[in-house]
Amino acid sequence: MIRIEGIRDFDLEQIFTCGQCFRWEREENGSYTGVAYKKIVTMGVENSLNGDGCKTLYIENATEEEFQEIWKNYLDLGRDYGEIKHILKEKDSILAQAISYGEGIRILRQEPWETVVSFIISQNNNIPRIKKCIEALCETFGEAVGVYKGKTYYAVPEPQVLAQLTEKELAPIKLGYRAKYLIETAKLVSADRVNLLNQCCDKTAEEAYGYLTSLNGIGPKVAHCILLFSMSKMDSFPIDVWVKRVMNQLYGISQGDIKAMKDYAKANFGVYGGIAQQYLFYFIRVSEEGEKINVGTNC
DNA sequence: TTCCAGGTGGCAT
DNA sequence: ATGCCACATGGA
Repeated sequence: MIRIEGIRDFDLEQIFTCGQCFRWEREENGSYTGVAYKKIVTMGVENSLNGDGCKTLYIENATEEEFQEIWKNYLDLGRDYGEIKHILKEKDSILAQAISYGEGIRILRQEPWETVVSFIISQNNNIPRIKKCIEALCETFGEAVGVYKGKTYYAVPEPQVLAQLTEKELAPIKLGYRAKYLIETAKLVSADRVNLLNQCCDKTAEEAYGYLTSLNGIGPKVAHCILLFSMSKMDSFPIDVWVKRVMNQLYGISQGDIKAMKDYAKANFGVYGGIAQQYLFYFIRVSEEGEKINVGTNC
């Protein structure tokens, strides 16, 4: 177990339930257990003893070296979200309200392949079922990475594993029509000797977007989720049904005008468009006010 | 029963 | 370049 003091702008519940990741499980005491980079850990937060408003993050089953190499980056702890929130609040009073519901959100830096798999499955699907599909996929075809507190944990199956499967073999996972996309994309990625997917992190957002959308089952929305949630392309602004609702109900942009939404985000949220999007997404799906907006669109 | 969910590919204009 | 629409699955 390691401890990291002086943590700000950080809420595990918000980080892990805001729709960017699907595999972290809440424990009874409010900590979260999950697998990333083939490591199994439990993370929890305690209030700081010296009353400075900071928190202490603890990670069970991790070493100091693993924190420096994996988890610091994974949790985006090098970025000052306080400063970003300040900038976004100044610009936009609507967004300021959304931010107040998700003060502790951070954008993770997940593994690209896991994010590709997750968001191919996410399309035209709902979050509880996305989670079930991914978990079934990992338990059935993923490598067992270890037994932790009496439970076996599995990694997301590698591209070369999924590339070998037939649609019939994937049928028990109940991916529906997305099974075909997943197999096809796994074939493309596993056949790519230079591993363009992992190189995307070091490329421009435009180059990475071009590669991602060349894969099967990845269009504009899924590509932007991958850019944002695994490659730290913070200006990526994924537009799904919820964001459409927000942009329509709160900003008065007509429902179908995706281009106007993109333009608005670029002009007003700029390089932090993706972070702004995530506050808005969390706000509409979790808060009372967001619930009203949601209900309102159905009338 | 019908509608909906972190949409995309294919095909017709 | 833009506009439809089929595509599986399960919960409300």
